[in-house]
Amino acid sequence: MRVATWNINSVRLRIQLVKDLLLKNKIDVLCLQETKVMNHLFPHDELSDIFFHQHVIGMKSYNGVAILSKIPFVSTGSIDWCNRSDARHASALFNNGIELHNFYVPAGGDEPDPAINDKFAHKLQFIREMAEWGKRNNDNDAKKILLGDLNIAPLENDVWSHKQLLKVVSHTPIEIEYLEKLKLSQNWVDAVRHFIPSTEKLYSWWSYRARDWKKSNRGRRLDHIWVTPALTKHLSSASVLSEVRGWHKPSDHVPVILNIKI
DNA sequence: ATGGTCGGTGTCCGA
Repeated sequence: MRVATWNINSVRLRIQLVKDLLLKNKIDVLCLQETKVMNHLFPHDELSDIFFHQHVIGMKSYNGVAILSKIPFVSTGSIDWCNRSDARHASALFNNGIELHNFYVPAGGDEPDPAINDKFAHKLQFIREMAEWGKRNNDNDAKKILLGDLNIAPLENDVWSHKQLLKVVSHTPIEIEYLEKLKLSQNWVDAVRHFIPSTEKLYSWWSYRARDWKKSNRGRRLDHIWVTPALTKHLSSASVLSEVRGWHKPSDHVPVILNIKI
């Protein structure tokens, strides 16, 4: 079972990039974030040859997530976080027993102080609610996947400069602490770092603002795939498709793929 | 130290 997560930054604008990804990579479950489209305008038909099963949670202009699958759903869902219906979560239980949660965590704005920046306060509250949800639903034997754009790069080698990003939203100690609490809530395992050691720089996002993203290489690893301990022994490989950042009219995020023997 | 670029409900706001 090959599972991928990709912040697509408008699925309608980049539908051809999604098709190109699928031509080059065998993917069974593709999870998208920032689809930026209402459900009735989602390009279902463009992908229905490959993904017969589609669970889409969208809104106008902002956010939006989707789970596109070759594997049938037993059930699907979506949770509202922070009392907002803002299309940041979609879940699916597959007929192979795996439960998947696709998240688009708030970016958090520029100022890393919840007292003066409502967006940062929202981000922290969102992660806190995820951790509470994790604790409520903890089941050591369950086969679960949590993935998506978590908008936090937790490790020193998840950013181009640990020191220079300590006060930059996405790599501040408070966010990393909250993310760690979320991780502990269900003993989640970072499936990508399971294969790519933390001593190695690894990014899934490069800003549009760089003159040359590849040359400056000031990236961050904001996109993650986590699994519960029951799934860890089934993992076979993980990859980050950094070359996708160099495609024509790219998203600022690239796909992250996990291969599971199931 | 600053400003740089995307996308969409487009001459602003969120990322």
